[in-house]
Amino acid sequence: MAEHVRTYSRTTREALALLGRAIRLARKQRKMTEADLAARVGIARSTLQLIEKGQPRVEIGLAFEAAALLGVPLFVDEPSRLAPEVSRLDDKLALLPQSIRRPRKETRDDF
Amino acid sequence: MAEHVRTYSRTTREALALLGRAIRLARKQRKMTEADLAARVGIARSTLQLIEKGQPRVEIGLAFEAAALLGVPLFVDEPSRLAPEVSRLDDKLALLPQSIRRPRKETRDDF
DNA sequence: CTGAAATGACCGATGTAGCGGTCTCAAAGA
DNA sequence: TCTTTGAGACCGCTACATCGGTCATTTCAG
Repeated sequence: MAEHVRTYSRTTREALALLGRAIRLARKQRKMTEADLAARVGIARSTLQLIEKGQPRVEIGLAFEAAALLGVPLFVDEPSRLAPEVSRLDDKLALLPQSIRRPRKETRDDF
Repeated sequence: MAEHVRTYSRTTREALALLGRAIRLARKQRKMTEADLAARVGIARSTLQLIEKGQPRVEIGLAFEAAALLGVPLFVDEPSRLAPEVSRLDDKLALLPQSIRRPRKETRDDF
């Protein structure tokens, strides 16, 4: 019952690699060892190694936490811009129907 | 031995919220239901719900995969810019020492 | 209006990620 | 040089995330 041979798109793999590299770079620029950073984030050193390697199966919260602690930008240049951006998306979401209706499932196969 | 009451920084929480909202918005703009997108990504609907809610403990690979499938930008405007950016960081990393040496652990507490 | 469908919430089983440990190797500092 | 220590790799245990259901509620299309 293994069957966890999940595949990831190229974009996902590269985005993960980028995040991992950014974390490693920021860590070294701040002269922190793996053990240092791991302790700061509150995770095991082995887990940090997986994050820096860009492994897909780490918890997103742990990876983001490491990035945030080092000042690696997450989606926006400045953390202070995150909240407004969330609000902006909420506004756009409010304009859309809350539940999406498939227009007609047999739009094409009803002949 | 539970004690997994992990805390996350404000930045992490907001970044997760932003990613989740962006995914939900993109999904609705493309008129896809939760079940649709989950099937496409190859995950359970319940997992997608956690991702859209911005839960910290989901696998980063699954969240990125959903975003990538919808065209939600991950760190760069265009997916094609990911690889060059990774290379750029690799170059910068090559200039730094491979192992970071704490200069002197008691830089501050040696008096 | 009305009912089919989408969403939100919840749950038990099970595969697995994180932990923390060890060992080896490399490299940086004295 | 030599030796300390950061980093890479691996491993077993355990808590927990994912899965895939169910049920209730909301909501849009006809």
